[in-house]
Amino acid sequence: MNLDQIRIFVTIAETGSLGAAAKALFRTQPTLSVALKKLEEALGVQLFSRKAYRMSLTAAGKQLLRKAQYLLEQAREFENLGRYLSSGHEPELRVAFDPLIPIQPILHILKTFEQKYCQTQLTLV
Amino acid sequence: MNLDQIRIFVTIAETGSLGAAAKALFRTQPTLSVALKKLEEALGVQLFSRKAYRMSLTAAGKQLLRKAQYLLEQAREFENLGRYLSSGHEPELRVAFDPLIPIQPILHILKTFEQKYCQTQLTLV
DNA sequence: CCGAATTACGACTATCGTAATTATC
DNA sequence: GATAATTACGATAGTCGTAATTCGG
Repeated sequence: MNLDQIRIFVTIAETGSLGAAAKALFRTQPTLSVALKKLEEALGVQLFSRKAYRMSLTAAGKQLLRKAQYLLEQAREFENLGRYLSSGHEPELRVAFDPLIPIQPILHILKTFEQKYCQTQLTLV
Repeated sequence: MNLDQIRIFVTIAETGSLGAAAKALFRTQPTLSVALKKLEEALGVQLFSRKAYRMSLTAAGKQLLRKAQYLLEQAREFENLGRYLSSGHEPELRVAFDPLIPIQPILHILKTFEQKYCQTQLTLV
């Protein structure tokens, strides 16, 4: 099992077909088909039902989809933290916004950001 | 970046040396050395300092280690859920315990379990 | 000297894409 | 007939391990 297979699984589930997922991931349909099959074999679970014309998530697939999405999110955050820490890149983040925009939701987002990336110098201009 | 590289990174950090990590992962030292280097290149961050005789985590490495450990934990949970859902395996879980044991903490654990694996039929005998 | 990390290189595995097949709408 | 999924297969790329090298205790 690897992250690429998870990404393929999630994309197929979110787009609803191999063809659409293939476009989104810049791969071909057969590639995704075998990758998905390998993931199903590795997990020992059938993620999609192929009985109908279009694929549909099985009960197990629906449950695993949630965890897969969360796993991908964590992987993205890991990579982002890596890029952020690569020295010389964006040690400070300056944020500016129009006074017309309601400030409340923005402050909440910034608060969350500061908690997550507490070593970034955040400056409001 | 893939999960195997993350696993290698974490194992080296936890064991403290390439040799120990190689034994733990049933790989060779050179294999882990190049794998680690590839991960560092992919992230653009130096995870370990090689100046001293033994490797030591850099500041960036320490931060990334936490997220890496959490990411691996999520991956494990994903695989476990997959195995659990592979039909025919443990659709029902019967739990029995001695009346002498304090029941309060056990109930809490079972509550947590039910939330996480809400499709498992949990039965107290 | 011995253990640890790095580099070089040959072998192997795995994945990708193209092409062909089957089936559904 | 057009779109979607599967299967087969050749080419490519990535990774593994062995061997050789360098450096610190």
